Amino acid sequence: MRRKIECTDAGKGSDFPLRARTEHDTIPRVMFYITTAIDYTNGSPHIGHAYEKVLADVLARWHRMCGEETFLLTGVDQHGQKVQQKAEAAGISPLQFAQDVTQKFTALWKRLGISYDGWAATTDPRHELCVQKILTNLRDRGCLYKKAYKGFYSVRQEQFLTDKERGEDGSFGPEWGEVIELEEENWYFNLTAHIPWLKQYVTTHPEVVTPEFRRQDLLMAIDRATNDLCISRPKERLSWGIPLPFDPDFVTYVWFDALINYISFAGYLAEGDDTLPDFSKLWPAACEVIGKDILIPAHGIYWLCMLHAMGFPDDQMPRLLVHGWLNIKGEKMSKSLGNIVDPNDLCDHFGAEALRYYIVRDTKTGYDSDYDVERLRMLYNTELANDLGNLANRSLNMCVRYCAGVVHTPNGDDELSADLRKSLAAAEKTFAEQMNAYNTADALGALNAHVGLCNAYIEQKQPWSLAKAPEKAEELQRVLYHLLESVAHVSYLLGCVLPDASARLLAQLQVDATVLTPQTLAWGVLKEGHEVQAPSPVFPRILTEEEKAKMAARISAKAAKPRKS
RNA sequence: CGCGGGAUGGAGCAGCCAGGUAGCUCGUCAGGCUCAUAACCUGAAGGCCGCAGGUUCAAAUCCUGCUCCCGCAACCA
Repeated sequence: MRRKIECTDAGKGSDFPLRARTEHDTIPRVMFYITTAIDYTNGSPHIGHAYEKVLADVLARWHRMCGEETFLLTGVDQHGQKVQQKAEAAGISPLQFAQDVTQKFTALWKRLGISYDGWAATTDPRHELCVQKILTNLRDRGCLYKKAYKGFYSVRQEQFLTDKERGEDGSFGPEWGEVIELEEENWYFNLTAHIPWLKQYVTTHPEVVTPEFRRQDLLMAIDRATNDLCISRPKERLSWGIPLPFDPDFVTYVWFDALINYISFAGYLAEGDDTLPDFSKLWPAACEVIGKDILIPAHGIYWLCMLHAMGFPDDQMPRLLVHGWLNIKGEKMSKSLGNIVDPNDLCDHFGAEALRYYIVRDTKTGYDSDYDVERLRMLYNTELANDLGNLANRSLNMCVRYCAGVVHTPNGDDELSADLRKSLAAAEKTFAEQMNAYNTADALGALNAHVGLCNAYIEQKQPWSLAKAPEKAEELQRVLYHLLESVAHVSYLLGCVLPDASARLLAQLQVDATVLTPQTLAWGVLKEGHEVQAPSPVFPRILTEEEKAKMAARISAKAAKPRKS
């Protein structure tokens, strides 16, 4: 599943901000290692899954563009009770069930262009081996112990119940079915022993969680963490998991297993296995992208404490980037509400890149956002089709029509053109700053603002008028040059969000993106005599029947009105 | 008094931390242009900035109280 990523040394030694850093972040990293949550294979992927992977992919592609050696890890969490139950219901083995669902995820990631370098499937023998090594180490270090637990147990839900599951009258509700008292032995991780360290660490390292308000949530949650973590399940009631190496009657609790993927697939304790990366180059992860639901307790508490227990020092802790949810018209997306959105449907209707653009353009990273297919359509039609796509198309077309497709770079200047160059430089600076701060929405907004300026520049310069006056040839060339240079820069930077569209635009412009980097991107990509291709629309508008009818009406109304001479 | 987020022209948002003509995108209306994917450009209408007090020369912005909505509160991306 690994693929080779070409990296360049461009940008090294420059003062370009290579990644989001705070004044506290002084850890030298060899690579930009970015991970996503691994998806639980108990059901089909929905738009929430797609959101996280697209966000991570855009960030990964951005850092690759910047010349950083980048490694994007994503995958699937295949163990656990729900998978076992669903497999039983379907009459197939848990492995078969997990693999079937996994295929749905990998097919979607392929469709969405998720450029992962490593694939973390928790049934991978390399992962299982790593988990078992870690368990053994932790036991040797005295971090694990076996204890009997007695409590109320729901046979139907197959889980122990606590006081919070009790109704107002103190009894357990009917949704739990038969509730019995059960005593069971299990293995525990001495989580509470690490809580004082965690509290101190999170308090003194603001960069550990982005955005800041999520760190505050975590700090409060740490104070509520008063129990050790049960990390085993007796095989008699759950067999679908990684066996404890020192107690074959138990399998590993699914969260404990799953969290380890971030290091197991990065090559932790895998010396000699050349199918895995060099751990010392990857770790610590520069960015672990997770949803707000799994910050507490899984990542913010369990994961950091697990690493601490394994002996990772403070400067080897990963950074967590916590994203919000896509809600459906203000409501949570859930099966019971029947408002699940299938990303495949959106790809069918609008194309994968329209979905990618919408996801990173219309969500403020870290906060919840309302999913609205009409906004997806609107953003695609306005910003991509009408603004950028049309700008590229009209600019190229004029170059072909008026200058035989050849770019000329005349000397001399005027105020409007100078302003355009300043605007482009400012847009690129903002784009880089915002991307480095994970703020994809404002990064794209900056590019779009410059595109708007280019369209206004055309109206002011009226190249079609210049083309009619032979003595204005140089002015015309200057205008087209400024437009095409702008389109080239924007198309190039857009590559981390829309790799396919970017490539097609650059092909029409005849620009080789492999020699460009964001750090060295400067005015002058197009040289005197550069030749471009005739344009072909890259973002065809997507209209509903209603919109088409409306437009036809508008056109005929205009046609009926005589044009002033 | 559990914690947090939010309430700004028809819709979605920014502005609030460091008070001083209320801004952006979409939609609507009018005009312009014709190179272009009938796209683009310009202009206009539309808001007592949730409510009530307070501080101030001046409050969307600071303070107090209140109302309403939405999350979270240890297995939902």
